[in-house]
Amino acid sequence: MTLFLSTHHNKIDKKGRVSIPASFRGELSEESFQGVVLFRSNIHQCLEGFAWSYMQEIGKRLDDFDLFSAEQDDLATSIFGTAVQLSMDGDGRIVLPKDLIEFAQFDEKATFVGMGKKFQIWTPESFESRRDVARQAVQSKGLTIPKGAHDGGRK
Amino acid sequence: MTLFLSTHHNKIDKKGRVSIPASFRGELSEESFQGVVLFRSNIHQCLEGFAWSYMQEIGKRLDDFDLFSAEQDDLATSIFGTAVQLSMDGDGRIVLPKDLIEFAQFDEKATFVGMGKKFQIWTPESFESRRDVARQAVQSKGLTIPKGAHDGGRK
DNA sequence: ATGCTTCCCATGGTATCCCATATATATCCA
DNA sequence: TGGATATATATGGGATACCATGGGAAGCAT
Repeated sequence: MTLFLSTHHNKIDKKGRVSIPASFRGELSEESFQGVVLFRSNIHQCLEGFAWSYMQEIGKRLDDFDLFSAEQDDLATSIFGTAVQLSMDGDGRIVLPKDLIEFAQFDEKATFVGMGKKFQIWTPESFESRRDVARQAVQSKGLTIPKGAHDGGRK
Repeated sequence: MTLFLSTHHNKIDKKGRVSIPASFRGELSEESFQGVVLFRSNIHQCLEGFAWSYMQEIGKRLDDFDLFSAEQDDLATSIFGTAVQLSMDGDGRIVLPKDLIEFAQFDEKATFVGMGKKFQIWTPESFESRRDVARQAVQSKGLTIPKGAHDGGRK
């Protein structure tokens, strides 16, 4: 089971390349496609990513919607339409597309944040504040992780 | 499994030719027919397309309607009636028929939007707003991808 | 022929591959 | 224990292959 953990700060070179943290690569090593899928977060000004196999999983679930329904269309547009499949080079790097760099406002450093089966990529500064906000929220709302068959609860 | 992903902006030359994005071609490479099927979208002012083999899938789903029902008739007309089969040239381009260019109001740029098993083609401007609307809808309606084996309503 | 379409090749820009270097971590041996 | 050597990771740069695009030549119908 893939579990992305911890945070890593890596540099984005002038070609737009950035190394996937080695521990993340370890989680990806058994994937048939050596790379990741990235897309714009719906709620934050950051990128989200996961393994290719997870994208296929999503694809299968979307099949269950009516092919031409409005829901299917909305979901497919916002998920598949904004996602990109990025393969790693021999050294474990990916190239970030220009529009995604712009969206997340990357300068020269990218912060990889492990979040279990997905991960996020922030600018170091914005993640700094994001972490504080998140910790605050967990404290004040007393958030916990539900126990059994869990489906995200909120939705 | 075919999965069209991401968005690509390609140019339509004066001959009406446009390149199928390379990643889309990759998904199509195993198809017996090297090309795509295009037709007018029922809900948007854009084109929809997919691999020839997927046309069969559509056919099967249509079979589930009563053969002489009004719905079957409407769907069959709007999908099969307006669909065109376009083969790629040696460089991975197709020629857009004039009536489809007119329908989607293409100028000189076409935006290919991956949506899993199918894709859409928009003008860059109209897709810009379409993407925002879709994201809004996903957020406000709280649309999510069902978790397990899901029966997306009609079967 | 004329107009339209399909095929083929040329080009420029970009992304991909490959190798070099530096820094950090781990390993080994005295 | 200390020091030296190996291994892994992150980063930089150059060579190459691929892709999008334009234009011309060849086929086909009217």
